[in-house]
Formats: sequence, structure tokens, C-alpha cells
Amino acid sequence: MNQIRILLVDDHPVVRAGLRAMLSDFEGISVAAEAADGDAALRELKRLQTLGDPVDVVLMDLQMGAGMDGVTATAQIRLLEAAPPVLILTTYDTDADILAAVEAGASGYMLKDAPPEQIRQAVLAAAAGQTALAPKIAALLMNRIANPAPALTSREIQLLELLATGMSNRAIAKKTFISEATVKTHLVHIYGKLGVDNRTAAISAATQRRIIRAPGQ
Amino acid sequence: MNQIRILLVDDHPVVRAGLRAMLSDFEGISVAAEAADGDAALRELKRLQTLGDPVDVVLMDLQMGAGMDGVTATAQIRLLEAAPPVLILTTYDTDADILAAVEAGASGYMLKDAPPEQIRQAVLAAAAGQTALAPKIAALLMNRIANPAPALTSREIQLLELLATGMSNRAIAKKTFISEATVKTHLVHIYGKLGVDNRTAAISAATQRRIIRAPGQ
DNA sequence: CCCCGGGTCAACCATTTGGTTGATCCGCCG
DNA sequence: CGGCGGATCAACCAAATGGTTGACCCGGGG
Repeated sequence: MNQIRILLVDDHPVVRAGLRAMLSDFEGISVAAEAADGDAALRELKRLQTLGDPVDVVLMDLQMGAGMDGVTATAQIRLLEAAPPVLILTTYDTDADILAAVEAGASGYMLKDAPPEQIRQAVLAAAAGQTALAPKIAALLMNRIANPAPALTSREIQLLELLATGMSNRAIAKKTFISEATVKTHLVHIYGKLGVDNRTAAISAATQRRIIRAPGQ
Repeated sequence: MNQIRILLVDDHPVVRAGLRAMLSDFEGISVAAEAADGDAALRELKRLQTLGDPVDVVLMDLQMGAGMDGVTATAQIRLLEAAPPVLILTTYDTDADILAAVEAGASGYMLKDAPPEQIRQAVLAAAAGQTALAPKIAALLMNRIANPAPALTSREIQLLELLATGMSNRAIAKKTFISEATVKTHLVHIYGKLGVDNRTAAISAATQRRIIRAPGQ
């Protein structure tokens, strides 16, 4: 059986070292390269491809201090020919993050506090073209289905995120290139789904239900 | 020269592995033990002390998913006899975090995205009883001193907390037994100090600066 | 003693938000 | 095809919020 070759993408040297140490303990898995942000990741991928030395799985963090963020990078990678599966490995478990990652074409979502064995399983699954979800994330999704989740659309979640940064309706409208009227319509829908009747309560509710991340990240 | 013996405290196995790998590459430094939260860290410290095998430096994360958080743990450790210096290694650089850590008795504050060499220097400094600040943190503190913080009154913080739960001015007024007019006056003061001009932005700013905790707790 | 800052309140007005109704467009599904 | 839901927008009105001015009380420090 061939080695599964991995590209690590994380802006923290400590985390990269940890993953490298952890993964190299596993048979059948090797770390082919590392990158500190999305741009570097794309460069590495292309470089290794032209060397005829392609990577099998990309392990990607979502929050990157500088440079291209994880979601954008994932989308870019999926546009490549012979794009390797991208496995998200991050700290945050909010709907917004998970949805954005899945929409960008991620083939798995793991949390950083996962035990090594789970990460290994996820890498193997991703390499085999399967979907890999952290038990926590899976449980979270099951819970969402069981308790009739408010089911916000991704557009609504997007507006909610802008809302949480303190932007006015007008500012949100400009930022998203829609009219103020539309923003208000969305907000009314959001209030209804969250069972609140004003924007601050919406932020509070959405944060509590982990639909979006807390304002201060 | 004796080895500097370290206790790693972090709830992420990945990060612990990374630090272990990184530190063991350095001469004169060895990882004596690991712990996933504050409680475990205290137990480890005591265990190693009674074995006559004390640790020289504690490397502590601030954000711990479950169990005792880093600040509390740091304070507890400093209460021990022959307490080792505690070096904070975390992701967040808000003044509230830094201040809390320093008040708790931390002897250094590093960020996880620091290059290995900086972390090594910090460990050496801590072991020698010196203070070690990441360049980023040092710059940040200088900046804070130059531009003094807004300094909200405790009453203002109290209203800010209610604000963050999504309450209207009227609701806040009732809850705090003051008039709506007074609530508005306070809010205007708060906006001024935070440099914003509406309630949602105030929540965002206050959360970011860790003046209040995020709506979702 | 007097001033200052924090907390309290009122009145007023402009702007923003919230809430409603109705309408168009588009893609998906049965 | 017909219908449904998501996204878009307009117009309108009521209510809440933001912003200002001025005022009062009280406790602590110069």
C-alpha cells in the first residue's frame, strides 16, 4: 500500500509541528509539505504536482492570521485539475464555519481537540474519497436534525455574521450589493426563525446556538 | 548544565504534540509531563514534586475547553510552595487576557504563531526567573500605554452586558430600575468610549476587547 | 468649601429599525 | 407544466434608537 501524502496548511508553527509529529507516527501516512496560509498552500500544491509528486490529502486550518483564509483556499484548491480532497481541521464548530467549508468543497471537518486516532481515521477516509466528520460535528449535525433547527439559509447566516460586526442595514446592503429593503426582509425572516424581535437579540441567540461565532471571533 | 524540565498544559493533543516535538529539538530542554487542563496540571505538578522530580517551567494555554481555565490554574500554581514560573502560550492577544494572566502571576506571555526560536528563548528566560514577552505582545502593551484604554465604569459595563443579551433600552431600564433616558445617556457614553455609534457595534467592540464575554457565554 | 465625575432624569428631534404587504425572478421538484 | 421556496425589491407606517441639551444629586479630592 502506498503512502498517503499530506499537505499541512496552518499558520501556527506549533500546530504544524504537532500534526507532523502525530501523523508521522502512523503507518501509511507521510507529510509531504507544509504551508502557513492559503496562497502558500496553492503554490506548494502546484509545485508538487509539476514534480510528479502530488499530495493525496490537504489538511487545512480555517483561521489563518494573514494571507488567504481556509475557506477561500479550499475553494481554490477544488478548482485545480486532479484536486486532492481537503480535510478541514479547526477549532471552531459553528454552523457558519461548517457550512462555508462544505460549500467550498471540503470533504471533511475535524476539530483540533480530536484524539490522534480520530484524525488518522479522517485522513484515511479523505484519501479514500469518503467524507469524514468529527464525532462532535456529526453529533452536532444529528442534534440539529432532531431538534427542528431554525434552518437559516446560508444567505441569512451571511447577513447574520455582518449583523454581529455591528453594521447597520445600509452598510450591510452596500457590502452585499443588495438593497436595504432586501436586508430588512432577510432580517425579518431571521428574527422569525430565531424567535426574537430585534437585531441584538438575534446576535445573542445565533451566538448561543453556535450558528455564528461570537462577535470578537 | 541541567535540563530545563517542562510541564505542557493544553487541551489540544495536536498542540501538545507540536510543542513536545518542537521543544525536544532544543538542547537543554525536555518535556517532563503533559496535562489537558488546569486540574490535571496541578495534579501533575504535585506528583512530580513529591517524586523529587520538580518541573522548572509550566507552559500553559489560556483557553481550555473543559476543566479549570489557564488563568485560574496559573493563580493556583503560584500558590504552591516552590512554584515554577508559568509561561502563557496562547492564541489570543486581547488586553483582558494579557492583564488577567499577568495578574494571576504568569511570568511570560507568548503567542502560538511565534517561531520556535522565540518560544525557546522565552522558556530559557522563564527558567532563569526572567519575564518573557512575545515581541507582538510587547508592541501591543506599548501601544496600550501610549493610547490609554477607554476605561468604562462598572455601571456602563453592567449595561453593556444586558445590551449583549439583546434587551431593548426599555427592558434594560426596567431591569436596572432606572429610566430609559438614563439608559440612553449611558449608552452614548459607552459609544464614545468604544468609538462606535450604535448598540450592535458596541457589543462587537466590547466583545472583541474582552470587556464583556460573548453573548453565547 | 467648591469643583468634578458618576449616576440620574426630561424633552426634543433626526435617523434607523422593525413590521407588513405585495410583487418579480429564478431554480428545483414532483 | 405548476408550484414552492429563496432572493430580490418597493412603499409605507409605527416604534425604537441615536444624539443633544440641560439639569439635579451626591461623594471624594484638592
